[in-house]
Amino acid sequence: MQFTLNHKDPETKARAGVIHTDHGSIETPIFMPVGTAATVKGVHQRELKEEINPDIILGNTYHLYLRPGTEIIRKAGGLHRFMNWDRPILTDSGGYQVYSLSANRKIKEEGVKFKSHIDGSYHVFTPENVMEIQKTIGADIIMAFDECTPYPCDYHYAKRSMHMTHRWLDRCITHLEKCPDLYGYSQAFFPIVQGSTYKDLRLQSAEYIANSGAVGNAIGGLSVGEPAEEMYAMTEVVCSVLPEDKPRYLMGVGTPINLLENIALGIDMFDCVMPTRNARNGMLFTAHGTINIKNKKWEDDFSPIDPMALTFVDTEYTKAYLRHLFVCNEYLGKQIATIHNLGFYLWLVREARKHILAGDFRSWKNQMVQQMDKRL
RNA sequence: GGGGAGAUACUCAAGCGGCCAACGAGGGCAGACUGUAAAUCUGCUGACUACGUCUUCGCAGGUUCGAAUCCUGCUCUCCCCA
Repeated sequence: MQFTLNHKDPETKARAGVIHTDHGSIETPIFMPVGTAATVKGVHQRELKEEINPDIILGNTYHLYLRPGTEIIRKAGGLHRFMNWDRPILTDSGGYQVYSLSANRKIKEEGVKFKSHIDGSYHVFTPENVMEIQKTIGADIIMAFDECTPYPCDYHYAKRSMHMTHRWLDRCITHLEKCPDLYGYSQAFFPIVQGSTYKDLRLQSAEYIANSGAVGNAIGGLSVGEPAEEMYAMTEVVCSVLPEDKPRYLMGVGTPINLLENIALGIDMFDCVMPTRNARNGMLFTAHGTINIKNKKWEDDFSPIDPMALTFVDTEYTKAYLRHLFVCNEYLGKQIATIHNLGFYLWLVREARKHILAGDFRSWKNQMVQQMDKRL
């Protein structure tokens, strides 16, 4: 993997670049749709490639390890072949599940013991086996095994956890030397900055991560319930330390406004379930704010879903029709909303890139933030 | 014609003397969702001049301090027999 920085915005810390991988290049800033279980929920590959057209998508180690299991993915020839996606894939390590499955896991220095949410069976994730699992899954970018701390998180816990994440990082790196790329293309590794909402910890963690010499770096442990201002403050601190010539990935973020604000702080990569999950729950993102398509006010609104026509669904269907599909709980409604939202998110980051390259990113961003901060 | 069962809020459906404006489910309305245990979850859903008041449980009477719940009559629905 290689990163080329094309342009730095003189007014903000925004950057435009290109990440080169063996499965193709990724123009940054980028939003990566989440495809946890080897599928971007509700979206066919044809629509994903031709309409939404992201340069890269995500998969999840924990979920794929449980089902279908690494052996099946290995037999398929890796995740790309298994799901028929020939562009880059990034897998999350299961670090987020350490946080989200808190009721079903136990953290120790050695690793994390999980109770499967599917059949109650016990599984242990260690920095070492998570590297092996991710190598077998076959993503182009694999993530360090970390602990994503909750919010709020007391200082001492955050500090202890951060140090453990650092030790886990060392173990990941050491073990990776024994894990060859399995499928003939290279698999890059990103470490993750932790430190909760404490500036000194974030600074310390960012330095540790920067010193690991990885080809790209991630920021974790944010967007877990803290106010947006705190998130931005942490991003700013961390970006001041992380190397400029490496891509920066802010994990799990976020709302369209979060994306723009963090791009302005120097983030290059994002992922979030929000456009997909919220789509299935009836929330549409637009350049003028969010829409709850289930609301009665759309009952007889026969205007197109989105006049911006970023994907075919935007003009193919009306708001009243989409509302009808949601009210009837028809599958198609969720699919349409998902395509729309992902189309919008990808448009947003491409547009951001365009404006960074054109030199008017800051004013464009400020205007977008203002007009998106609304409920329609 | 004879016998039996039943009528409860938008729908289905509990309740069978006071704790009932009335369980529950659906529907409706609104909200949440940030490295996906999420096609999930939460709240409200008789009417108001709303921390209180008023009108409801087929209709009309009655018993009782008090009835959706007991009694009488009526109307309607369903089932069985002729």
